[in-house]
Amino acid sequence: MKKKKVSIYDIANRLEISSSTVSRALNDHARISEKTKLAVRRVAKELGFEKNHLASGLITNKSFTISIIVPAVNRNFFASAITGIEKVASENGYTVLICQSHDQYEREVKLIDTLIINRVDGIIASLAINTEEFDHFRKAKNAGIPVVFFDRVCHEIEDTFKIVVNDFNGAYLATRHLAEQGFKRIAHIGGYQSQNIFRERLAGYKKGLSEFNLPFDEGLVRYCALNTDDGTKLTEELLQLKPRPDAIFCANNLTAISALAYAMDHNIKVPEALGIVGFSEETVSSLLKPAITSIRQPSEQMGKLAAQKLLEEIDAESSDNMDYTEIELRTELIVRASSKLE
Amino acid sequence: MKKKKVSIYDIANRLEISSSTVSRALNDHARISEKTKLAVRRVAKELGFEKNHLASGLITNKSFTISIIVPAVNRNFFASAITGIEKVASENGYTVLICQSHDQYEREVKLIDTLIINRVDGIIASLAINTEEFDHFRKAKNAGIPVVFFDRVCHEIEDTFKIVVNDFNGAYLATRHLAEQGFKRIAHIGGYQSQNIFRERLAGYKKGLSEFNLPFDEGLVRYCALNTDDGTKLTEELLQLKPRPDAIFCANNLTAISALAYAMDHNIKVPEALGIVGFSEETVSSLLKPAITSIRQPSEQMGKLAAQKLLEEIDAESSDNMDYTEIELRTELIVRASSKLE
DNA sequence: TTGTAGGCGTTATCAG
DNA sequence: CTGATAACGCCTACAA
Repeated sequence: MKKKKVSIYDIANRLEISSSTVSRALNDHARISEKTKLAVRRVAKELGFEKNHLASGLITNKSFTISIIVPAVNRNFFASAITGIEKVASENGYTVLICQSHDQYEREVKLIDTLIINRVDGIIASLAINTEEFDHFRKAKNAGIPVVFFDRVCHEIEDTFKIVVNDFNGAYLATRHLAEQGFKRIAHIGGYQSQNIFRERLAGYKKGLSEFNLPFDEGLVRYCALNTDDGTKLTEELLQLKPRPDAIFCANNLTAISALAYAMDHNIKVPEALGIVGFSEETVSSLLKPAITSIRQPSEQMGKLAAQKLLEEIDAESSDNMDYTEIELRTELIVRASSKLE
Repeated sequence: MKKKKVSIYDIANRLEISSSTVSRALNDHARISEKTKLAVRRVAKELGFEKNHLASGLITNKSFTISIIVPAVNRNFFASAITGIEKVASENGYTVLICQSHDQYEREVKLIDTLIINRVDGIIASLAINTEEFDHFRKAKNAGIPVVFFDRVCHEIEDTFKIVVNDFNGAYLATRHLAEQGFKRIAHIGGYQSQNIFRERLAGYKKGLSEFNLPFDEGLVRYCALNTDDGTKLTEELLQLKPRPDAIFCANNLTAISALAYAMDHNIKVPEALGIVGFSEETVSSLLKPAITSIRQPSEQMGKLAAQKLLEEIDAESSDNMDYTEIELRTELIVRASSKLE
């Protein structure tokens, strides 16, 4: 079915030189004359030569492929992180393998196995929401595959780069903003506390409350997988409490969108009767009526950084002199109509 | 940096048999005794053997990798098509390489080159919006890599599978629905006519109009890249016409969302003063207020079919007996508040 | 049923 | 600066 490919031998024969010279010329080796390099490149182009990465990978033990594992590609945050990663990777001649865990730990484990078998050169991951064991990542590291975490990171493995935002501060900014607007009973729809970032967001929320002398009430807090179904259900729960919360800080934007939808369905005016703030923008956040106030994350930048750190680690001779300090980026509060009282 | 891997030789040595026997045992070759197979598998597991796909790919000329090229992964339609493809692929032992063209022809061309070089076994693609030349896909086919198109397909290349929905009928259903609701001046925000599916959607729109004796007015039609910016800008243009259109049929859902946002910003009541129907659902379509009437596509099903057809073609000895009939799936009109007059 | 030997396309090593 | 030769890890005639 597949066609025969031209190999370096074909080039060598044509020029009556050895295949090693061709190989070296193609790889821009230092001690090959410019003349032969030029000749080799010309003939390579003429013949339509394309290097067989399988063969070179076999001997160099490199695949020039890195992989990304994210919960789902159709969330704005992950999609733009991927875009950032792709940019850095392709600039450096790497191909990117995108995988979705669909927020399932089991699937994440399987994916890692596949990646190890496929000899990827490195892995960039944001954890599934129910991942609490990390042996699969340790296995990858033991197989010599560097791992970089971003967003939902794993602190249990020390010798990896981690790219995060200041989740604590973001949540604090969001809550403080609601308090400043005069909201008094601010509820929180958070992510499962297994993930560190959602613990941080909860902590930031608490700090925001306490700064305005608002009591922290565990009854006003819910934890979930942060999808739209959860968002709708938990908003309903919260809004049936008596007295009713007058604002909700959501740990992501899908739940914020669901909360908004629920409120409008039930004639609860946003923001007058219910202030809403989300975390992490979706494409539509600014298009909704009212538009949703959100904490914006530098998602593409995070992706770029993660890729840079990963390539750095791949190129390193040993991991001894790596500085695995966690890298923390800043978030930004984007105030929109869903939280703004006159 | 990377650790040494255990090879079939290690297994062979341990069992004092030859490496070929090990290879055959691992591949479940017919003429190997059950006893040795079991022994080999046991030792393989003990030693933590993982087959090197690079090496076997080098000789079998297969990578067990297929690739998807879509305009963008963060659109619901593409994300769920990808999910469908992933399911079928992983069931059959294939790894999936997801690539984004970002709706740029040039990038699509480069991606194909990368994929050819990386020896993927097959490609599933939905075209970038400005793709009008197809030599890059012919190049892939000439390199022996089967290509399957879905959604935005290429009719210029005959010998490929194509998975589409009945775009004409979907657009017709949408327009008819608006006409039935009593809308008289129905505008259309369409995709660039370079893509066949957008020509079909325009044609379906025309049929819907003519069936209700509504005149087709070129002035009520706009063509664009169907992103949110375009949607906002063109909605503005359309709504400044005198007399104003009283409904818009959008060729995708991002533009429908933008149109809704624009209308609400300008106190134009939806659906009373402006009916809106979109094509292809986004996650939020049903959560918006009013929720957006849409044409639903069987996106995951399309992905599965595309993957099945691709694997079929990969496994085929020759392409002579392939039946490249275009496969057309049905769409469904989901009526919601954005178009429903009492 | 199993072993031997050769080769897939590239790169590394060691000579020259 | 260039060439011969041996790897890389696996698969597959062919032979036994």
